[in-house]
Amino acid sequence: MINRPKILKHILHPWNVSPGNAIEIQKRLAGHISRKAEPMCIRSVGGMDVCYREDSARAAVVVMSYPELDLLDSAVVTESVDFPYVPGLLSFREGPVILKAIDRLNSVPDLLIFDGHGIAHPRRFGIASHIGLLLNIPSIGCAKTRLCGHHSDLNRKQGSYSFLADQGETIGAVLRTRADVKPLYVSIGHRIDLSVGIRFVLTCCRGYRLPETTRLADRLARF
DNA sequence: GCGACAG
DNA sequence: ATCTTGTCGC
Repeated sequence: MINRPKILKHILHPWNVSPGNAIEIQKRLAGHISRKAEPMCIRSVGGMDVCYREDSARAAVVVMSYPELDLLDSAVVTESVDFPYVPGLLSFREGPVILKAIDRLNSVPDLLIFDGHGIAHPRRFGIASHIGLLLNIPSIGCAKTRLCGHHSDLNRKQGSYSFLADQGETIGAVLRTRADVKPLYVSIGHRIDLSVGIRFVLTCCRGYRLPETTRLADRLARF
């Protein structure tokens, strides 16, 4: 049974654009992001990561059952990259190869967990929001470091968190996924709300700092 | 002008 | 992210 994701054709855009053009695209598409939870049954979660070597980028995407977290499917794609890394424009560098990898899956996950921010972004349109919107799949941003926003200190015990705020609005949460280690920056990607996203991330971490999907994808993408 | 800056 | 040197814990 093949069930490939369908990219939203009406909002598809070119990727080989100038940084200034990319910013305009982000501002336009940010208005399409839904920050609300939807009645949904999550039976599988997807995760992805990208590794680089010289001019090549390799994306790995995995699909795991939820909540068991057994591997169901995976895909790896390697191709050259042109767009440079620019803080705030990560999706224009990693988006193309990630979409190709997802397109090779035999089943579409019910939820996508990204290695990067969702709306915890200067224009509220990080890579988790961008790809989640194009594929119309609920998504969560899970970044290891901060891009923007501020927060108060949090306890060192697992599960504690504090909200990440920027320009007067809550854009995410800083979550202690494992006691006494650096917290994770969790934010809404698309079609989910923050509290639900936090719960999903916690149940995907199994005692580690990062979600199992991210850990496995990183392993598969390694050169 | 200066500091900050996902991967 | 990747590279690289040194240190620490299991």
